[in-house]
Amino acid sequence: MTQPDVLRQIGTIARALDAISNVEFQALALTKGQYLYLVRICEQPGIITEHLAQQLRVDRTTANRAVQKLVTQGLIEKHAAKINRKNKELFPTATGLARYPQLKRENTYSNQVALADLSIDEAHQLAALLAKVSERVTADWTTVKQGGHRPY
Amino acid sequence: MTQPDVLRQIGTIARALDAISNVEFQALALTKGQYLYLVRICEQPGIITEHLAQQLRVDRTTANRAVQKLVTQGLIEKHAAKINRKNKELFPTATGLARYPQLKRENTYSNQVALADLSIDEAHQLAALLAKVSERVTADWTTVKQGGHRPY
DNA sequence: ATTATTTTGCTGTACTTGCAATAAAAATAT
DNA sequence: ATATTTTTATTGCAAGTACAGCAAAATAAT
Repeated sequence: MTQPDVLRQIGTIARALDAISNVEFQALALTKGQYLYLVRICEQPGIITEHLAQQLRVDRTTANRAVQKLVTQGLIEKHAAKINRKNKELFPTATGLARYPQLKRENTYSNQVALADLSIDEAHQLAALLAKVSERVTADWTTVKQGGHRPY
Repeated sequence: MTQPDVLRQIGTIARALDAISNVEFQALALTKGQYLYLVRICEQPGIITEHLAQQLRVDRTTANRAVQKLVTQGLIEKHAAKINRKNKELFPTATGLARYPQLKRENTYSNQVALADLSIDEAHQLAALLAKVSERVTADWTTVKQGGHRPY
């Protein structure tokens, strides 16, 4: 009874879901990956790019460029924080916020599809197991992103 | 008792794991994503690019370019199939095959880290649940990639 | 057998991704 | 208070990703 592989499964599922979203959101004039950022900014108005990158587990510079593009497209706005002028807080514009329901609907649908063959109980088990996996993997991600080495 | 979100969890975990692998495989002179293809070609010598793309849930052209680069780097070779001259079968070179144990070791370690807080039983449950998720998501991926629309 | 369709490989173009490096503001240390 | 370190934003490269579209071989249909 050895440990089964879950890495590959997680990778393929994630790529498939991301590809689906990217294709479908072309109808909303969103290019690859943009939906990720827009959704989070709508849900957490005032968030800064750095925290967005950490949440999404994306490179800081990648997040920065994605955010810049959303600004250019008029979907979000940057406002220098009052207390901390270094921080630029991100807020959806009216246009950006108008996209949110559509993004959410698609995401909810994909989630339903993903869980279609699972009972409600199994779905909650899966979520709980993934939470544990996420914690461990995130710790290593932080280490490696900061230049640390892993022992293997 | 509603359906919990698993999409985001899966996405963040996948990005974190991919980022870790990409950073660590820089030491093997592999650039972003290359490890994915090399590992599979080592494990399934003779596979064609099209099937590789389908397995990985990656765009055909992306897989093609990744494969081309592995050839240029001398890590794999393309051979026209005897029975079907259209198909180009992929094989690792001696150099490519020599990298495999290192790739495998890293992957195994990451998998161990991911499953560190799970019992063996839970790990198998997770794998089983992911298999079900994968099946459903893949079906939609195929549909959407072929230009189909989903009802939502 | 001939035509139509599917499969596979490939290229042009446009975009995203991310490492390295810089600057500036803020937080911490002395 | 001043110096040091951390945090955040940003840009210059260099590379991956993927849609659209083409060509050739193979398969299916008639």
